[in-house]
Amino acid sequence: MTRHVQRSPGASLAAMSPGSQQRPAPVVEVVDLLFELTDRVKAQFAVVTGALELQVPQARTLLRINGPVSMRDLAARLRCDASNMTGIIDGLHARGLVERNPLPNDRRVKQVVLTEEGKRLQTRLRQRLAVDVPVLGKLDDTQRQELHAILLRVVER
Amino acid sequence: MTRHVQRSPGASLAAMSPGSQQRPAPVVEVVDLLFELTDRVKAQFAVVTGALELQVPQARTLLRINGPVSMRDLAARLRCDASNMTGIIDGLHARGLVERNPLPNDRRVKQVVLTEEGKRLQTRLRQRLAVDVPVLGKLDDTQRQELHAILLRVVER
DNA sequence: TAACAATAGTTGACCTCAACCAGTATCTTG
DNA sequence: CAAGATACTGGTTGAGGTCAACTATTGTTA
Repeated sequence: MTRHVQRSPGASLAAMSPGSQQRPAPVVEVVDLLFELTDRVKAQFAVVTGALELQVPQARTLLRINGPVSMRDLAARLRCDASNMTGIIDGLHARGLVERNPLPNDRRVKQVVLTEEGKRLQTRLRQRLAVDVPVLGKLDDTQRQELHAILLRVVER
Repeated sequence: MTRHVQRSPGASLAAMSPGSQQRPAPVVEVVDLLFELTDRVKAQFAVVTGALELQVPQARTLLRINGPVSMRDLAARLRCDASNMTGIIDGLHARGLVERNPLPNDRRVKQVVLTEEGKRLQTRLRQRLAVDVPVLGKLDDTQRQELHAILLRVVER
């Protein structure tokens, strides 16, 4: 695209429908801003993970592992195809961040757990995200809480 | 249940770092929710445009055309490479939604304008988005204004 | 004015990413 | 044993985006 930014559907739709003289009806504009924000967050997310020498999918995965998880459950959490999980975990494993322990009861499943190194990196990653991602940087605690509440309401989960 | 949704970096990072007993510090969770929401909006956006037999990039483009715009400016608005514009506009043109008028002063540039049909479809698209996209459906006016304000603050433009 | 540089649009080749699908080996369960 | 689930492999596909040329036109400048 323009040569420097990746996009999502609906950025900058702020302009109004041709005839209407009513107020800016943020209907479409909210969607617009949302995508704008998401793009920036994504970009910054990539910068942060890159600085820790993690690929984006690896970082996403790392952030989801807390207790032992099967590959399948991990894939479900990340909403990606299970077949993609293997490669991601391979990468994390190669860096000594996770281990694959076969579950004793059911030796088909391999439980993924963080190593100590993995835990350390997960914590660093969280810290860097908190500092470097614009969602938080530009909002004070109150505003962030507000945004959080609204998002929760919209996403409802 | 892995195989039907497209993802973005960082969904559902809600869990806390292992050791910490402090409060849920929504730091990462906000990012998480944001991506979750964006994914849903994108998905619904695609559904709506599909119902109007528009491809997503076509719909995005349609929403940006209000006055006459050069291909280049359009590409800039959409933050995509100018080379992608051609095909998108081709599609819209084939459906009689836009026209390419060469600018008299500078015959290199082609000005894209909506036809009457194009204006009608743009309006319908806006309406459908307003109704069917979850950002608005689950929030009342006040809440939407709140979200709008916060997004504006974060995105700052 | 003739040569040169720059710009708008277009085309087409290429790359990446992730979903999708099928097949295999291993294991559990009825 | 048959059926089904887990993990892994590998191939295909499609959507996006990047990039390099090429044409036509305009602007600059020696």
